[in-house]
Amino acid sequence: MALQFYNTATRSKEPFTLPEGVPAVRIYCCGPTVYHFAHIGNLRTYIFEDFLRRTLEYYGFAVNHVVNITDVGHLTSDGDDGDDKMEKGALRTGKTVWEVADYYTQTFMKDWKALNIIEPSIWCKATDHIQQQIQLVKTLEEKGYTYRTSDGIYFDSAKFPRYPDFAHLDVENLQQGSRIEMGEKRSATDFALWKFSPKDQKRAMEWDSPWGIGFPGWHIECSAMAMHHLGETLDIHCGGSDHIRVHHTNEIAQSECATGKPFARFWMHGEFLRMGSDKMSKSAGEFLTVSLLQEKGFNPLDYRLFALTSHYRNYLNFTWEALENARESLKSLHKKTDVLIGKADLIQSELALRFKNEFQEAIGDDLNMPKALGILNSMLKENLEESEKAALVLDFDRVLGLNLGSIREEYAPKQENVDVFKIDALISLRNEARKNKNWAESDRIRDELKSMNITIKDGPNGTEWSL
RNA sequence: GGCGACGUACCCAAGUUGGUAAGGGACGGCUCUGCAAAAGCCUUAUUCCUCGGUUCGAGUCCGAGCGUUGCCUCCA
Repeated sequence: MALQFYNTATRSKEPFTLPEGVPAVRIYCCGPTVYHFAHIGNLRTYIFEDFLRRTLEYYGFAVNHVVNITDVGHLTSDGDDGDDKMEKGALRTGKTVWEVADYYTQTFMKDWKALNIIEPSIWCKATDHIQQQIQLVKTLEEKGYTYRTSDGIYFDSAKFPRYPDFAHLDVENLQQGSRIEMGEKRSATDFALWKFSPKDQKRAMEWDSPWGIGFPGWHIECSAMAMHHLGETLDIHCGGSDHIRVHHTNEIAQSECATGKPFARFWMHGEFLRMGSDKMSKSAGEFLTVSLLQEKGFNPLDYRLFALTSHYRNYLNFTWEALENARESLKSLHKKTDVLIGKADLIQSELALRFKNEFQEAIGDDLNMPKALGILNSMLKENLEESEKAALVLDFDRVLGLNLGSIREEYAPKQENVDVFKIDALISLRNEARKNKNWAESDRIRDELKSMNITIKDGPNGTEWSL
């Protein structure tokens, strides 16, 4: 029952343990840049990190989980010609950059809640840690890892020979095919630690520093905040797979040069959600958000279950059909578990303990959630005492986070102009016809309701309708 | 150009050190119902992109090919 995770640093699965004397797992997860809504692809990564956290807790570890909110507008390129994402967001919405950051931070946290992602121990904002970032750059400068150009202070990657190792970079060929603008950089892999504000204009966000007025570079915030809140070495550092080559490589370089210690023991990366050929993903402003799914009648947890059906290191293809699958799947899961609510008791039979054990092994094997789901389903089919089933459902749901311990919340598609009065009238007309065995009339009324998108079902307690 | 990932039934997807294809959804069938819907039950791949090789035995290892796709620029 050894807990093991795939470590990007070694490209292999390794047993996870905590070093002597460390009371809680120190996890840092790269969070969002709050200049726009998070789309469900972004959210997939946070769901993966949530499984990770819950799995660690299931295994009895205390967890110190830090997630950053990037509210500094970094430029979109290394030169001076890129746009600032935050300022772009401000322009788009007609708000100040601070309002933009605040607004999208709030909606982001709402999404977390809707997806039943456990809040991190600490949310940290980049703008609240400018001094720590400046301090880190100063340390790097003192140790001789930096150089100055006309537009900023840069990290000299040539001084860190291990630079290419983490991402298996082929630095020679990187330059050949890159689209990186060199500017005054000495090497394509050098990166800005501190950027100067343009002399002729005032930026919406800028700070004083030993090098003049400006703003922090792209990567420094994560190193500064992670070390500020968790210490110089982390146990696990997570992010999306796109971070491996640039962001995390640079974080390692600057952090390890500053401290002389390993920055993180484990690196874990979530793979992307794909949108297939669906156009809506790419076209600006049309990407899929949690609230859009809700408008279409999905419970956010339907999406959580969808994310649960594939392994975090594999691509997941998003299609509406697949989401509907997940919704049906969650519904039928609830059918089986809702009747168990309140019946939980001890897990003690040999069979029940075996299920618990299998479940624990699945999640502990690099978060094999699809397998864990399969175990839940098999368990529900098995001939077990209801009290044990109920207990196992609650136990598993500590990790799955599907709220199987409470009744499912339905999300009806948004539909204006539903005339409840008329529907009720039609239904009683139909029931009158049925009483008289006038089947033709009752079927006609049902068709009429159907044309209004109303589905009815005749149950023992009368007729129910739904959209 | 460099570095990767993936290709398992209609759809999503698991498959640990090679041993004879989890699970979910849809479909279909049955039960129930005036008929539907709902509910319950059952069923669904001699086969894992192709071709070779290793092996008593390969989805699982090796080689080649085909296809899809990501990163290398802010990006989860």
